[in-house]
Amino acid sequence: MTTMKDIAKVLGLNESTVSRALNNHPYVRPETREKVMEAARRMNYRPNTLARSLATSRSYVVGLVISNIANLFFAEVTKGIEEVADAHGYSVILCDTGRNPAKELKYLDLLARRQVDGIIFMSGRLPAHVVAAIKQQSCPVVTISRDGTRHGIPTVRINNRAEAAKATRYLINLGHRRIGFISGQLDDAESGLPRLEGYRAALEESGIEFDPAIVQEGDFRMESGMRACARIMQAAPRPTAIFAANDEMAIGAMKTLSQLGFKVPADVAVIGFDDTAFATVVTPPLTTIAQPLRMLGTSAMEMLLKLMAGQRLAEIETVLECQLVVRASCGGTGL
Amino acid sequence: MTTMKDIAKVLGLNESTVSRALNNHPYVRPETREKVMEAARRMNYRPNTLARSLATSRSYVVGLVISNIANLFFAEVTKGIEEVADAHGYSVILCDTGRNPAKELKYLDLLARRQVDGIIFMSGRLPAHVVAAIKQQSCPVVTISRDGTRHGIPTVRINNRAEAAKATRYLINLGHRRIGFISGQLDDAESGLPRLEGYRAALEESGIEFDPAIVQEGDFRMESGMRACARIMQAAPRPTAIFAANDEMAIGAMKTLSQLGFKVPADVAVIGFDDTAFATVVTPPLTTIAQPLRMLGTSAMEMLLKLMAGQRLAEIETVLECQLVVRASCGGTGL
DNA sequence: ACTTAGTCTGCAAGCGCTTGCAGAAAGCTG
DNA sequence: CAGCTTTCTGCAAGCGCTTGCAGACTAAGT
Repeated sequence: MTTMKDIAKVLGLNESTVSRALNNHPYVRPETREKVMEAARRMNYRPNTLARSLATSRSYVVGLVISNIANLFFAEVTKGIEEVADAHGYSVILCDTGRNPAKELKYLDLLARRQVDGIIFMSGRLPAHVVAAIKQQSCPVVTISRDGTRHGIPTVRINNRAEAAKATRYLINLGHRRIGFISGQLDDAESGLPRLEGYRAALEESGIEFDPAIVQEGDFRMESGMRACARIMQAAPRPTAIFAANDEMAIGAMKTLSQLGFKVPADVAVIGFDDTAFATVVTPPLTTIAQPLRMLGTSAMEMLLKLMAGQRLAEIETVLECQLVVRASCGGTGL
Repeated sequence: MTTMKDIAKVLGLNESTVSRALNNHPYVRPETREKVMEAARRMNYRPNTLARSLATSRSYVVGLVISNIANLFFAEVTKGIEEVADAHGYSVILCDTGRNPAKELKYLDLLARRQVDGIIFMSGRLPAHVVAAIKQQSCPVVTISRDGTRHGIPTVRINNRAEAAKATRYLINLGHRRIGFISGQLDDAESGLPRLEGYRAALEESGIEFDPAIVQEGDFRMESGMRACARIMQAAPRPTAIFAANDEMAIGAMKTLSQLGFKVPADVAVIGFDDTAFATVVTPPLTTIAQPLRMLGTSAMEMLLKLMAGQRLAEIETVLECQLVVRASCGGTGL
């Protein structure tokens, strides 16, 4: 590998001049700069980022701590992050925790050792010890869809409560009065619980009474949606619509409905939440609340860029709006 | 940040002794080692990986160059890679090219500057200039599902031809004689073309004549599967089964079939290829050739580990076996 | 002609760590 | 106890780059 020293030696210059030439320092004579550039090209010079980082204390690397890259939801967000990171000269180190809290801590430590300039955290809850680990990082950290804000950690998220209400209201406006709900884990204060609250709030708004018999807890996975739906359909009177707290459970519900001989949307309307790629693949295509997945990533990375540049954030939290995407699973197009 | 020098100063030792103590060098007195460890803990010492890498010329970072992380296929492979990388102390830098050839080259260069110890390349074709860029890397490179082998680049892949034949044979054994095929891009010599060849080979084996009217080219995306299927179903006699070169196109085909009023599998059996998460989500669940996605990743990473350790590979290429996963889209369970 | 400001380059130290070499101390052997 | 090996620690150089400082030289202002 050729180094700056090599170039300097060949040209009879000092290493520091070479450095300045290569880095567009103003005070370097145009012809020496050109000579240096030319030599660099000719000698196939590639700057050693490690050395540079060591000298400047800027690595231009960010860490991404994520639950599961094989999950469409996270993969999509990751795409957004990588995109703007790259556009600004940053590389991203991928840390997949598999929801293992021990790994979350381990990765946080690892990233610190690797001298990353910033971290995006999107894995698991934020128990005290994780918050502590985040706080003691010497680089900025932003969380996505986590309750970071209450701990003073910059966050980008959606308003789960409001968006769930939006979905419910859509069904109500379609004429449904008996609406089942399949929730996520209710001990999940970030997306599980608030979506249920939004559902309840929308019902209340319209004077529809809440019936626990047609709300069932799931775990955001398809199978749990199937089971929950089966329980819900035993209630009398049966619901004419089902709102699932994410697409996978909605799809599970559709499967169960079809097994039970119900047609979607003719007999039962189904609406989901997230708008991952699954929503378009299933038949009928799923009407759903579209989280701006990609934008969750880009916004978080942009936030991080500001922080890494030493700027203060105008708002510690960015709340993104979701879009109701009407496909076929609820029939009519609504209002 | 506390450094080794700090620890050394506090304990009245030399930096080098601290280094050796921390790195389990044999020649260091147990009590000094213990003192160092204790001080490191107390002072909250975190080794600076960058500095270490600079001194040792080992970064313990690998680069992953990939087409699109938001694609389930790649995401799943990535998961496998990250898993074994982490287990061996390596971090992975994610490089999403979006199939942009310019970005492929850019990332290859970037990774070299970042002094990665190895690269896994899984993006686009391998035209001469990319091969050249790979060859001139000073670290080992392995490709996944690319025709790297012919250029002497270590590769892990599946036997697309044989696996496609397996799928076709399955349909034949189910009694189908009129089998449509939706191919990938035929200029894709790695997975597009060979799957068609496998299809043809299996037909020939059974003395079924190849009918171009019922094989249509797609581009591996759902919409292309829909269009291709529509064309295929115009042929007379109509096929009783369709083999699509990947799951997404198979699902597209199922959509079209259902629009045309055909039942799957009663009227037309459908089989896919890949076994991404889509296959289980769709109704009926898709029978498909399951690529060992995760293992493609783990094998590639293991291969890379060997190379990075300076070992020679017994085989420059690893060919993984696929599994036929029988679900409902072809009806019967076969033989 | 003389200061002053501005442009260009080199020197040297430093980023935080590793490692070969050498010397000191301790443990063996005969 | 001389001589040898083994264990332990320090010294110093080095990984490849950046950057403050100072000196040299040029251009300009009075």
